[in-house]
Amino acid sequence: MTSTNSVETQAQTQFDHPCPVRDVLDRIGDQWSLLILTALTPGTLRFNELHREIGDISRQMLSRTLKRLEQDGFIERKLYAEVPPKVEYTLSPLGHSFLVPMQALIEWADANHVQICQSRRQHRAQNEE
Amino acid sequence: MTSTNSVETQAQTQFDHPCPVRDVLDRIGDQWSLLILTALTPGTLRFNELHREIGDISRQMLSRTLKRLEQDGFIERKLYAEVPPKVEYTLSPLGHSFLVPMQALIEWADANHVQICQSRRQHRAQNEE
DNA sequence: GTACTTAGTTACCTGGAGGTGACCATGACA
DNA sequence: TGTCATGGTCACCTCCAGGTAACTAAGTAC
Repeated sequence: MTSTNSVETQAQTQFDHPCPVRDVLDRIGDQWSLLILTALTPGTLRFNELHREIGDISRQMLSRTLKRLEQDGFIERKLYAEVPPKVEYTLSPLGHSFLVPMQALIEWADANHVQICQSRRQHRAQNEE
Repeated sequence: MTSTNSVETQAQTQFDHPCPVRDVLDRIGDQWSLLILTALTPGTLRFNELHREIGDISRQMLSRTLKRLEQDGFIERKLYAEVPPKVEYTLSPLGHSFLVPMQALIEWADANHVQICQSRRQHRAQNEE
């Protein structure tokens, strides 16, 4: 984990990333990736449509995140040779399959969020007295 | 999302966090939380045992992360009135239940990591030429 | 000629995650 | 007397995710 750059590079070319879960979570655990994927679940969207849909993302982060998601194979990008440019983003089969286990996690979060918040309130109350 | 501090505070006291999934992912999506939870799956561990188990975490981050996980109710902390101090960390029922949907995600990651890495390599190759 | 559109890119800035090393109190042991 | 172990905390530093604002190229409408 704590490694020099050369070792890091070597490890990445050999195994790309030592721990699959950590790798996936690193990508998906950011502020926007999951939001973008779920926004694309109903179907194809263009860049500005995504931008409007998500609302509070900057165009820079949208661009960056889309690029990473495309590189990792979660989404597909189709560029039309028109002016003004038209670009369509679609979930790939990999992206769809990812949302299946993710859905279970989303349901867990919905079901247990109240309990988590209660727990937080309790601990806050204990620290305040 | 983009909000002043006062509005943020108000929202948190009212609903604690607007989006459950985002809230959970914010906590669990960091570098260490999931690693700690899985390290605790087999059973109770003490602070330094966890530190040794995970290996490359700093004591400060271990302490901080454990505190957050305890506040959110994922783990339980038991302090023994001994000298030198003895503290035991255990997965709570909530923590255990969380690992169920998480397990599905871990399996997905294991199964599809190769494909993700291939996709990355392809895109890297395309950009290099 | 001027403004609008699309899909980005670029430079610059900030906050927070995470690391490092020193420090604390207490008792056991040599 | 000093050293070790435990479970932390504190001050300080670095790096990067993410935001903002300005800019681009080409066509269309006024």
